[in-house]
Amino acid sequence: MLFSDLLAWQTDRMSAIRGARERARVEVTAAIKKEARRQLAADGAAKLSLRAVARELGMASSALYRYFPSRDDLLTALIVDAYDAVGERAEAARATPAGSTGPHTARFAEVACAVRDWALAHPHEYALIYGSPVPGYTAPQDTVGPASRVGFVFLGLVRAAYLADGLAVGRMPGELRPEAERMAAELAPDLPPASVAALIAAWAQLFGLISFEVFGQFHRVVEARDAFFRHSAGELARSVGLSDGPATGTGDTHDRTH
Amino acid sequence: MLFSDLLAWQTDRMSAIRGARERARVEVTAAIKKEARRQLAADGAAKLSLRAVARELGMASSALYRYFPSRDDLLTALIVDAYDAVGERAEAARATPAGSTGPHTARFAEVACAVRDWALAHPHEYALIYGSPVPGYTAPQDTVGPASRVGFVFLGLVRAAYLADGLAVGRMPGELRPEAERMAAELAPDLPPASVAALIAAWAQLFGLISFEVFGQFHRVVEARDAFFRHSAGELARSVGLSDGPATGTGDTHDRTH
DNA sequence: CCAAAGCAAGAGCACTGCTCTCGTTGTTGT
DNA sequence: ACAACAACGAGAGCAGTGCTCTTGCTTTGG
Repeated sequence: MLFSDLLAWQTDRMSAIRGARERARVEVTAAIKKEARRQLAADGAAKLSLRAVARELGMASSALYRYFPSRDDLLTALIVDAYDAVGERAEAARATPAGSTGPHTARFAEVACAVRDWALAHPHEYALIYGSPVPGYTAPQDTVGPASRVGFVFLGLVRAAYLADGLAVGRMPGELRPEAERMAAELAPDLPPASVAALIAAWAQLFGLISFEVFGQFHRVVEARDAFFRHSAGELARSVGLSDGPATGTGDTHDRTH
Repeated sequence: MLFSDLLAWQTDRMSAIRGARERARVEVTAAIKKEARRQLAADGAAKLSLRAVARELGMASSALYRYFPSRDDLLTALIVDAYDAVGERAEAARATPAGSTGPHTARFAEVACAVRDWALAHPHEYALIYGSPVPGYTAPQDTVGPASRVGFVFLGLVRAAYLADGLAVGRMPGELRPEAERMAAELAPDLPPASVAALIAAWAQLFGLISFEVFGQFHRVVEARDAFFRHSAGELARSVGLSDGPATGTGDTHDRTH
């Protein structure tokens, strides 16, 4: 077969459902994922069983392998869906009035809270993507795209803030400068390298806060978790250089005690 | 037969152990945990199999249940050991010259780097304790003690810095004040509540940085990871209020607090 | 219209966690 | 010293798992 034919066949396959067989395939695939997601939410990734999914769907377990070559492939599909779900939530929060107006730090916190809310509502799916990677050690290539959606939301938010009011760029040791410039060149060439590096650190730290809460590490340590997280997210936004007010007036008043 | 050959019958001088039976029990228990830890490090918690452990030790799988009532109990023992291992590393780093002298931010970073080093050297054990909680949703009571060792190291470090040079206490919204005071009352009544709250946030954020690195989230994003982490840890220390300058009191403040 | 490909179902393999029973062996009270 | 007792190891067995192979049946495309 010529490559152009293969390409045409693929594009055709993607654009429209060809026949009853293909329609059945996408329906069954969706049903499998739906039931798997239900079991995942109920008992966690460790308890997810192909046979149980097939049983619940009234089909033989061996038939399930026509749709997902292995259990890990099913989990990978769920991982992609989870990344997309939390990414969509972040993007939606960004588009919200509270996420697109007001102080930049508040917008940042708004998106952060949306991610946290999703994580608390879907702890097992969160654990699947931000907890220990349960399939192989290296994530499949399909996951890298959806995995970066949340990060890109924050990146866009910081870019908008930079273009509107600038960023308070903090200090950075010289040995980290080439790394920061490399990051900026790959992710956001129009932003100050120090801010890009700070954003990546804040990104990881944000998920540290969320993971500790979802995974129970804050048990009997943090009680007022909503307020604690919102404040921490605001501090994180400030660490990236986002300003507190509409006009750049960083009242950075650190008073020395004792 | 097979198994009793495996038991070492050397004359030992552990008079605390009552008889041969009790000695055999602690030895077998240790052997099981050792082999389990080996398999954990090799293939991860998901692949850890009681039967494989028993097989490798030359004993029947059913005999293993005399020592650990279930697979989850074995995992819990490994969790406790992992918490103790990383806690010990943190305490050791704190006792090191680099961890007990110099600027407070550098001491903080020293302990943080020690934790990170351990995590990178034992990714599966790290995932067991700071990744998704694989057994039940609530950690057994045995784990809460060892789990807090690392946190207490940072707490002691901040207390020493506070007593020597004070802390730069940042702003805190009023709605978070009662929560901060509750945290301080429970963890460190002698420290400013705002600093205790900031330390808890920094604690979670620190493990966010480590988790993202161990779990591969920094793949193709952060390259110079040593420098990146060290700098981020320093910034985290600064966010708690630790000072950059030379400490007035050279790190002889050994305050074992409990 | 017929070969080819896709599909569902069943049997089966190797493995798992866990339970039960059955001899054996070390401990302990008398 | 001896017997009752508790701890122990081994083996069989149960229910469940991921996954493969074979066997028919149905849809598809030349």
